[in-house]
Amino acid sequence: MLVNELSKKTGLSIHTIRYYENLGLIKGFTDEKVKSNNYKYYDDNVVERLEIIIEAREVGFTLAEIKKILTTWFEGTDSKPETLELFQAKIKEIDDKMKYFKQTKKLLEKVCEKLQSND
Amino acid sequence: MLVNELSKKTGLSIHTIRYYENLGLIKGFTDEKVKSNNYKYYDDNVVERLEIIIEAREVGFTLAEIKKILTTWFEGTDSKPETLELFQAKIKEIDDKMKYFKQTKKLLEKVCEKLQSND
DNA sequence: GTAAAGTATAGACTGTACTCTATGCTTTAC
DNA sequence: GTAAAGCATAGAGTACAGTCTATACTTTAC
Repeated sequence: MLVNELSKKTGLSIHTIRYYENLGLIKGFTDEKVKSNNYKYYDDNVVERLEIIIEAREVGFTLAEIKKILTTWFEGTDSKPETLELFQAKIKEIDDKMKYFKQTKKLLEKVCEKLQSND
Repeated sequence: MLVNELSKKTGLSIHTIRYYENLGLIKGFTDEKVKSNNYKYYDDNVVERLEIIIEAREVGFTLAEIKKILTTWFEGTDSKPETLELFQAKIKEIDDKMKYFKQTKKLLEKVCEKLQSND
């Protein structure tokens, strides 16, 4: 598929997709047989990668961190012990954040109650 | 307490504290009796506010959103129905994010397994 | 065969949240 | 009483993650 279709499938803007491609988070390929243009084609694995990026982004990972995760997961390289440590630290970070989430949710619920009782 | 002590108690830098004060997230008061300087004093409720800010920030709320939460919670003003709706939407957002967190955690755990089995 | 829509690249611009620097005054320690 | 440390304000600088604009070429639709 071309960038337009990829954009529609993932909900990301074409600009953002190109930005991610420039950062090396995804990669399209140009059809060697077509020489009149250099349009890039993307397959379904790119959709999958972008969905993972969206998830991880929501969780607060930086794009640099996400790149590392994708590289390890899909390319299987980068298997140094530091990478393992990085990811284990990230799992701990997620657990910590979950705690914050529960606290903030509680606070927000209290704020809502307060707002409703004041009416 | 002065800004230095506040910084130590919360772990935020003095710069960040002043930045938050400029945005109106917290407020110190100057001692009317002391006229030689305009040093700002902060009481324990400021520590509490900053701890809430840190929590909410971790959860991904913008400082503008956090300001709204604090205003509603502490000053009790701003009790329009839109505010209630905003917070209810935010609670839903947190629930959604929790889902992403669980998925990303699973992915990271798989990545870690992969890394360990490859050794 | 021409206008509209799509694609690519490069670079400028924006918003958020800091973070740092410069300047100047005040307090504290020796 | 002087040097070092602390405080305040203003404004510049940085990092991240987009987002937009300009330019130019290509494809598609009529």
